[in-house]
Amino acid sequence: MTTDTLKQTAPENQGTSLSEFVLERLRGAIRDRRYQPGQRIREAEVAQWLGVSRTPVREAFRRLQADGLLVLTPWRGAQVAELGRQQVVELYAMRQALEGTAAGLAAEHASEAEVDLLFDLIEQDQAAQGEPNRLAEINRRFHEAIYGAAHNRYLLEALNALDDSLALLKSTTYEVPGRAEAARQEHIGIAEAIRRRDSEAAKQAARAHISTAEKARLKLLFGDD
Amino acid sequence: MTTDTLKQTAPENQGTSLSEFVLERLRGAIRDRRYQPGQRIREAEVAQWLGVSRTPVREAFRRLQADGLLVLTPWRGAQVAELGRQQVVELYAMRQALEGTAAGLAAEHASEAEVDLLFDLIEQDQAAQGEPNRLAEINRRFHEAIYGAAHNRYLLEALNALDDSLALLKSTTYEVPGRAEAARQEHIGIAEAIRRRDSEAAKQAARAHISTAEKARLKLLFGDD
DNA sequence: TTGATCTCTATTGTATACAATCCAGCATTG
DNA sequence: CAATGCTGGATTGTATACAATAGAGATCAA
Repeated sequence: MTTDTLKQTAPENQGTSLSEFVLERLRGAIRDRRYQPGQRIREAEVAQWLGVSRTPVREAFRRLQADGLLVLTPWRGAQVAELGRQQVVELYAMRQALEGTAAGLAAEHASEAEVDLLFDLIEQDQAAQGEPNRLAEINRRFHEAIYGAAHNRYLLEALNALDDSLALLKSTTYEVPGRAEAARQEHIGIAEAIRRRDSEAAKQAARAHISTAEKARLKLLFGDD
Repeated sequence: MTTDTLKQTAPENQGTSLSEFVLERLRGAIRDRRYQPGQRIREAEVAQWLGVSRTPVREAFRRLQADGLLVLTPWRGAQVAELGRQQVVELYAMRQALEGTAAGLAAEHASEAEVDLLFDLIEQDQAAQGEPNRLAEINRRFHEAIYGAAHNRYLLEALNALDDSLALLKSTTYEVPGRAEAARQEHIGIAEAIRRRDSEAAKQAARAHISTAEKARLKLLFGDD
């Protein structure tokens, strides 16, 4: 947990450009909320931070804008996107469709190894009870395993972008009592449908899973009943 | 059909920045295939073309890369993305999911005016028989009308990006004999399901529509049977 | 005091200068 | 003649200089 308040790890030019370096750093910073939603980000500040000029910073800003993580206003610069209630609802509707599709495709296309990975992760999840951060991490990897097993690069990209956007929301739904256990059961349902190669069941299970996650999230954020 | 080989319409700074201007121009040029898939695009060339410096051009490149229209290779620059067979298949799988979702949501959320617009477009389509370009344009507007009626900004963005990617493919499926008439019938089925507020039927009709479009496309591109 | 207008500074948008890298073509060599 | 290595020009990556704009605070009138 380096607070990296000072000098930054050198760009270590490994075939990639500074723009990419800045991009990944910023994405990470937004993802773990070191830059918070609504916060303004100044180009010069980031440039000094990472020891580069403004040019690669600006290019990274453009990509993050395209991903919906930054809002760029002409002459006023960048701020981290904020999600209102309506946007959260729309985001989850989208996610329900995409996760359902991914699970369905995974049931059709997953390799043996990919199915095994899903069950591995469920076991790891079991073993991490009571550790919200670890649970969240394992959950992320479970979902990414499904994305990969779908074998569709556009779907994969879209889902990753969606997950980044969801990182803009405060906290994790695992803070809701009992949510961790319920989520595990839902994961098992999805994984088993995929192992059975039952595409329709996998899709429905995934959609239901996202739907309950959405309810937990809305309750957490806006106190819905 | 201005060949605009010479000076470009001035940036006419209307509250927007040059980057945006360049972005839209490039997107348009790729969309109507003035830049063809695989073709390399040099920064200086575009800069001179539009009468700006390389800086806004580079920023536009980054956004187009994020949208999947350009491939940027470090130190080698930009080229228009090319889609192989596998990518076309994945693109259509994605589109089937998203169009299905959009039609389903439209059945739930469309206003009266939005439903009317769908039927208007079907009539215009009827009137444009035998004009492939006009048919393609009306087809595009029909689909965009559904995207809008779904009232989900993320879905809208994703579908527009997808359509841009499909513009990378040569020609239109309306060149397949009988495809125009079949497509119109399918459109009618979708629109009626939306008017009935039958979400599930709208979704299935839209998915089937994309599926037949995919078959026509694959036949056109690769001679599939 | 309050409200409006003005000015000045911080910040972004754009252009350009410079460095790093790639690649086509040539020379060299076996 | 083929293969390999070098070299110069073209092109991209990065830094910096300069222009344009917005917004905060000062100034002033009522």
